[in-house]
Amino acid sequence: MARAATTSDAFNAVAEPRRRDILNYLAMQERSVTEIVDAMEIEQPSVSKHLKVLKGVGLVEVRREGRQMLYKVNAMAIRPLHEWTSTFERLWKHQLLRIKERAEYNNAEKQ
Amino acid sequence: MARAATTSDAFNAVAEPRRRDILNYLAMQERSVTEIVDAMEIEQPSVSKHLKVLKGVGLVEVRREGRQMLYKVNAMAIRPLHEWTSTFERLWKHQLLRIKERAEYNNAEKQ
DNA sequence: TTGACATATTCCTATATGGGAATATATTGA
DNA sequence: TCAATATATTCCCATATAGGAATATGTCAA
Repeated sequence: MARAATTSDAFNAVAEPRRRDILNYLAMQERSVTEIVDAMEIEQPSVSKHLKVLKGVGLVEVRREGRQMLYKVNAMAIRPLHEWTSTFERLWKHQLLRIKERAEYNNAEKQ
Repeated sequence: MARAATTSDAFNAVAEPRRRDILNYLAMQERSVTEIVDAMEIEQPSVSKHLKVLKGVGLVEVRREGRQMLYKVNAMAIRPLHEWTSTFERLWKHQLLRIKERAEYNNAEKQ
């Protein structure tokens, strides 16, 4: 078997840095393809392909307005990623606390 | 250019569902390779390969104990994912609020 | 030293990728 | 209808997979 398709889920879709760039840009507001092309430094066909992947997993939504296609983020589709990472939050907070405690201990010892 | 390597960053590493499974399992506690193999339903060589990828991006840490290799999660490496997704939290909360408002409006109209 | 156990590596292959280049499709205005 | 604008698709290719199979490496205990 090969790697899972980029369109198989949001995890695979956002693994590509340029697609995250596009999502970041769209987080501000709805944008046309040309606006995205101008903002990022990617060729138009590449942007269209990335948008197709993002749309395929529901990370963006589109509507036509004249000749333009206006894309916007569907933030709900990012929630599963957020929730998965959140299950580890307790762990890294604990880790940070221990680092802090050790620093304080070392500081106290010096005096 | 092809797809970025699975070892290029945490985003690419966790795109693979089995690697997320392994991380979920390790979240509870440090585990040997054999324990992971028994818990998941993956062949041992595959587990070792996945662990290599996870280690390559700092998502797990290893120590040897006798013949066993004990792996544990390095939760700090998951933080960048959490933080990236958090930038969209405002958006989906807003989205949920609008859904709720619409539901309440429709309810009121029925009466 | 040898055998058993634990883990890692190598070789193989089908598969999907992302970008570049060229082209196709869709919409508008004249 | 035609030209211009906006976007999408197709074809090409080098590349890196994930899993299966086989094998190598490392460590212990006797």
